[in-house]
Amino acid sequence: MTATSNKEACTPRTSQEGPDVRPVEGPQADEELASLTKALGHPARVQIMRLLVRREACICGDIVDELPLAQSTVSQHLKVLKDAGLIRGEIDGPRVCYCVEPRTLRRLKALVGSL
Amino acid sequence: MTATSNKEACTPRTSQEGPDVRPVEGPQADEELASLTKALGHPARVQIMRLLVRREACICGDIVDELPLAQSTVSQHLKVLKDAGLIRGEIDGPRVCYCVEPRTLRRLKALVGSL
DNA sequence: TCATTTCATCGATGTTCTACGATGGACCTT
DNA sequence: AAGGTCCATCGTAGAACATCGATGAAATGA
Repeated sequence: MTATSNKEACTPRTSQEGPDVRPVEGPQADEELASLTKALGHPARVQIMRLLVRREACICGDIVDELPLAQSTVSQHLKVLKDAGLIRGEIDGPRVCYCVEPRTLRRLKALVGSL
Repeated sequence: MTATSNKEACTPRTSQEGPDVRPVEGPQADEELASLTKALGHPARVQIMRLLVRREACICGDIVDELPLAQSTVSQHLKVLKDAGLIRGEIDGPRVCYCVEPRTLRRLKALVGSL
């Protein structure tokens, strides 16, 4: 199959976790907010997040095709988002399926909302 | 007076403006989200925003005292936030009063919320 | 087994960011 | 007028980032 998205591969196991009890203010939270916004602070990475959020499913491959950047550059951006915990990548045969990490995204929204 | 905050100098004239009609998705919105998060993507700048939001008023001077950075560096960070439209600075005699730009902050929240 | 596909990583290069001290302008206070 | 305070800007040095092409690893498929 062409497999551009996949609802099975990495359906968010974390989505029905309990509420986040971490404080939304304080030095720790500030660092976290800075780190998350920094990760998101690039047009290509925003675009990637949009792609993943819109589909509400993983995207297996084909992310490169959506962006006007070289494959290695896109891979680099995916790594930044992954290191920030905003997305997750699971190996699916020859491809890698990327999907958002709902928990971290919620955390980002909570932190921004606290401003 | 010592004047660390000032409710009069730049009370947000923009706070009772109408709702933002700009779209929260699309290429334009993506660029905007990237630009705003990039501006916020540094611990010092998050701290500055916290300072301003917490007081719900302007801070005239003294911002430097709150951060472990040189005056010129803090000024640099303030400029980044100002260029992004997240804060506003008004000259108040020898000092400059900084306060958040509620409109832009709301916009940021809306954009992040759309993810 | 061998070629192909998919992606991560490496190395190089140019750009941007972060930080500082020094300087200078604008505005009080005396 | 002189001195002091507050802050922006400049110049600079080092770190980090963004981008690309090339290479390599892992898995599939012929």
